[in-house]
Amino acid sequence: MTATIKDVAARAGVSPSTVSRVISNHPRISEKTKREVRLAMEELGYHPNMMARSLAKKSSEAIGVLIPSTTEEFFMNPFFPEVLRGITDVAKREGYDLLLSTSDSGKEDVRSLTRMIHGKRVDGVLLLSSRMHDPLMQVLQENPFPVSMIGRPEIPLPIAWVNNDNVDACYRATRHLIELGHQRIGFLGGDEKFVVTSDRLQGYNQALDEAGIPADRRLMFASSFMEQGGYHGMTRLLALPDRPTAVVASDDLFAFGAMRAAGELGYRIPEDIAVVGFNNVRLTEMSNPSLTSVDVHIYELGVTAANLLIEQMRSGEMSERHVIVPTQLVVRHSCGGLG
Amino acid sequence: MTATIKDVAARAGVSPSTVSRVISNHPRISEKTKREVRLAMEELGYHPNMMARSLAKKSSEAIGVLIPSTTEEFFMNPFFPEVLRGITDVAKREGYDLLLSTSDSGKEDVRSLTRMIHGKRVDGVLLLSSRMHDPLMQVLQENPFPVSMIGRPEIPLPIAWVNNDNVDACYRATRHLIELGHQRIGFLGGDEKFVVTSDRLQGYNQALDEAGIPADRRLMFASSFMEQGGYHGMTRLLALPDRPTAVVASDDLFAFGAMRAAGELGYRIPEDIAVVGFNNVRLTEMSNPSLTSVDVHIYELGVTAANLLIEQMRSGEMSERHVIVPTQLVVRHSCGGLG
DNA sequence: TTGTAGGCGTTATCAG
DNA sequence: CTGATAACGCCTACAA
Repeated sequence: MTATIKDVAARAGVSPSTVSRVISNHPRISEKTKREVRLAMEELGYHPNMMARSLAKKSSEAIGVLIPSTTEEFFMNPFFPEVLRGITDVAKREGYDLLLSTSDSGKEDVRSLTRMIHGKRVDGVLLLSSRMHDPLMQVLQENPFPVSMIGRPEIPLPIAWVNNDNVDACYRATRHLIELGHQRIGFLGGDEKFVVTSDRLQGYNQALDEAGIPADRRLMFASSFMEQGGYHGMTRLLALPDRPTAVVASDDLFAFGAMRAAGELGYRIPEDIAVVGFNNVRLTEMSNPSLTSVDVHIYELGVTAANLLIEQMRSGEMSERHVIVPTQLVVRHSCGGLG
Repeated sequence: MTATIKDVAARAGVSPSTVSRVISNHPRISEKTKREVRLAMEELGYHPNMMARSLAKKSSEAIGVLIPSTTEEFFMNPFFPEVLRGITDVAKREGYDLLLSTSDSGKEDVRSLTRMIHGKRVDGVLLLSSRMHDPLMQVLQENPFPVSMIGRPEIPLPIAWVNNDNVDACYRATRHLIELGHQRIGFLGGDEKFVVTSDRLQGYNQALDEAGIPADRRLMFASSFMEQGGYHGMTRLLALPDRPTAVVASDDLFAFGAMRAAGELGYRIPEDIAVVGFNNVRLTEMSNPSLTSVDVHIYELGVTAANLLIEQMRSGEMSERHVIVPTQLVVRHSCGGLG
């Protein structure tokens, strides 16, 4: 079958431990044997068995990526590949493999996490989003394990995370609309169970409040379906007797859906209704009109989360550092006022 | 530290092998001990160490996903999440974990593949695309190992794969344009090193040929950058003295870039220039005008590839089955003639 | 139905 | 600088 470390040892006329040392670049080993061992490895087509190595070293050199349970929508969102790109870039650079969790429902999520943690299949876990009352959080509290998450835990928890200041970001987005003269502003949010949604809603309310605009529940719409949700939400907003003249969408996909709905109903953007989105995905530049959006720097979120995690895996110490990635409003044509 | 199988055994008053049998649902084991062992596992918070299990069973219950070397563009393309969704759905159902390769350059690709294969880290490998003269193919020929690929190998090779009939698909797309009266038709293709590109180009040429339209090299444009490439390609096509009146784009992203270029230069779609794309990603419905596109059923490609792979891992026999997923042209507004 | 013993391929410790 | 030897945690004949 495939060659083992013993075969290499035999062929090179040394002991298995010596071969092992060559593999791991042990400093005190003669150039001569090093060469001979390398030759033997080459000749036999030897490759170390990672499983055996992991077992012995008690570390898998892999990091687990836990995808939130609403898999389907999550995959569809350009956010996912972009954050994954950030993660893989770091993982590659640092020599870690990536294990994607294939969980599904909420229950599965927990099982998947515990399996990863206790199963020693990975050395650390990356959480791609956080929900309200997230059962995963309890698991994390009970098991000290390298973890890093994108988004913030709903309640303070001693784990590492990266996030944007979503309250502030949405405050500024809303404020932008107010400054352009809008008074009736709608909010199209994602699933209410995500922390990010509630944070953005808070920023929205804060801006309205500060401007002395009364909150109106009928103007706030939440859905767990992105583009569809935006479409549906916008349709309802436009059907109101006192329809909004502007809309904050907590995801670009919502914004696109909203724009599509507005267009089909004969409203023009930005003349009849202004729209601002979140994430600044590539499409924002290409849509017609181009979409004003809050850049949350997805790639950087991924990179930072991965770094935060690897740091812990290397040091062996859990960290509760958190990093806030700054956001910026990228003004395009969907809100007018651009001259 | 964390509980092992021995701890459970001790606590339940049985031997480790009995515990092992309970874990793997061995048939001949009394209900009573089964209960007791389960209880002990519960109390100790026991979870099997996957590495040890893999080492002993010589199987990792994981499948490796090899992402083509042009990582960045690949991540950006909606093709990626969609095919990954198909793969994860199957993997989840069948109880396999997914290991993402983090290779990069061409050389890295090969290393990544050999590491996966020989490192016993995965039980099978999924190749997400195939290039001309692909060095991976040689590796696969030398090492019998469960493999399944999306796309077809350039030269016949005894491995399992799923593909569309890209020649025929592009033939029909081009034919569609010809039937609408177009005579000068451009082709915007992906990187020439991908087999899929050359197949589609062939279908394009075939349709032209059949219609007695002479091929014109100046009308064919290839780029490895998707949206950008489409934009650039279209710009050049429109600058020709005898510009085309229609364009076949071998990827929807190309088509979007092309449409953007046309729009900026003041051309209307479809009146001035018709466009047909490939993949039928969600955006095709939303763009303005909506994009006529060939649906290649990405999700199904992923599902099929995964099934083909798992079949081999289970049976222990390499297969060289191949499946052709049918395509269909979805006619929208970017080519006119829709009434 | 259950226990014993050896092995899966590496690494780590301790001598030499 | 190198070699035994004992883990690492689990599985699987072979016995009982």
